[in-house]
Amino acid sequence: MAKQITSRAEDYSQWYVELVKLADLAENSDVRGCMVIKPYGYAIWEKMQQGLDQMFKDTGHVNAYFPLFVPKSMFEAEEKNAEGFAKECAIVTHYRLKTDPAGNGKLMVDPEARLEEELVVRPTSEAIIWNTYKKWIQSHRDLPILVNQWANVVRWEMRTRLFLRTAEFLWQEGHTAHATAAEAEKETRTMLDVYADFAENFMAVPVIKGKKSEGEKFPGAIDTYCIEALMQDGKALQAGTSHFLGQNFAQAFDVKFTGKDGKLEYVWGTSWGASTRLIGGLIMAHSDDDGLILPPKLAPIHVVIVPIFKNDQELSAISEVADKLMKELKAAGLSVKFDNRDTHKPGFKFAEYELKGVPVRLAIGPRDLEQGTVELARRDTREKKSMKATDVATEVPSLLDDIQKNLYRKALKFREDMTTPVNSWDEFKKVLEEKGGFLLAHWDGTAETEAKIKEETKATIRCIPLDAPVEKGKCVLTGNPSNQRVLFAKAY
RNA sequence: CGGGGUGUAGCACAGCCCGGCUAGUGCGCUACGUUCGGGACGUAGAGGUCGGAGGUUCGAAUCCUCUCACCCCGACCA
Repeated sequence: MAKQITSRAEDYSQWYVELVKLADLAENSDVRGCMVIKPYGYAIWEKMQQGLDQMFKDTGHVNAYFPLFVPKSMFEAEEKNAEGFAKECAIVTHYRLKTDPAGNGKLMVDPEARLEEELVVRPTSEAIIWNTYKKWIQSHRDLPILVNQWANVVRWEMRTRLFLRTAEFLWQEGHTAHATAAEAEKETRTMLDVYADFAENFMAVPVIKGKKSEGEKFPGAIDTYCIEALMQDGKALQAGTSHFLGQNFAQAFDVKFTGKDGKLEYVWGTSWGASTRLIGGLIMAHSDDDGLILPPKLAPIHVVIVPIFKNDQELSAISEVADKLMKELKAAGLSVKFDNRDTHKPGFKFAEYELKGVPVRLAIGPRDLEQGTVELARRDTREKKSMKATDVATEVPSLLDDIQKNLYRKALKFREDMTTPVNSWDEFKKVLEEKGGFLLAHWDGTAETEAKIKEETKATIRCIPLDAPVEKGKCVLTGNPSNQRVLFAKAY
């Protein structure tokens, strides 16, 4: 036993960090606050991109790319948005280095090369995009514009955690423009549904759809919708957001169109995004003390084949069987890896692929050759069974399906167990402290109460659930009347 | 930006308080051999500006000054 991960019970965040590193997903770089996403971690991101991108295309969106830099004057045009991000912007002030005249062989910023106007490194792209949309839109015939971009953004975070919060991260941001408020609102909700669909069907993570409170919403938006997922430590993670921007950005950037009636009106907008943070959520939702557990739909490798052999003769005999299985499984659309390294023992490989969360493992040894069998092991339940080699190609696809469903079921049950309606302030504090998870509580709807709860307990309103039933009640803190329960939790 | 901490081999660390010969340990790495159905073992090896600069001293990883970087805890956040 060489690599042992800190258990979740012992120290959840330590477990997370070690897992990310040991599973080869990412590491801290020598650049402050920035991470290196390693090939295996990036492969998961590519799977996420493929899934989301297809869903965006299916809902009528197209991809484009906008600049990394935003001139300060453009950035500040929408005041609330600019203010909201001001504290965490990286700014380019110079465009040239020169040799240090001190003769130390070093470079220095050339003071002569100061930019006329500073460039903000985008923390999000509304500004440059709405500046561009102004040129694209004159008539209702130019609408809607349904554009998405896959990009990196920079937010100068004080404290960073791999995938969950880094100074630079990868994401997609959709930016749409519409002729009517109703259409933009519909788009906002459509994309929220896309995110929820993705989270549940690809990530196997159940989410709660809701609206953000005034205090938690995106600066510059009229309404912010989100999906909230629950991690195994009982903390919430926002997994995607969709904003109804109203005419805020259209007004700030003077984007108007002529309607069918000939009248000039400001354009209605939305924006929506999901980031590499999803990878963090994926890890924290399913994985265990032995390593990652990946849902088949996002696993870079579906099946790994581990040969058990003493010598070259055995290996080549096993390879024949393995090659045949690989062909069959690949034909079924699966990604398969045959690990025929002779530098590591089977036990080492078993542990390694468990660490990396490969959903299905096939082991083939001399005994299997004699009997025409393979040993099949599934990562999620750790079950092992022997089966006929000829059945593999038909059984594995449905097994993967079952794993995908099982992970979702398990996560859903966990969330249900960890969602607690509370009716008094004492109960609120007690449940939050002792159990954690989601708390459903009445709230009087004021920012003051929200802030006070946050200050006293660290719990925030994750969202006002969309499907919450109307229910008369009293605010858990103030006792003032309330019409529905909202979702509270400590959050990442 | 406050408060704490750490920089010694690819990684994790010991040594520092109380200065002393050639700077260690584990993992990893290289070669060879034996192993191989749950993280193998043996033997032999390679690998270091002790974060950087300056100072004290016969002598500094160790003491002093300065400096840089990173990590953790808080306030802020996808």
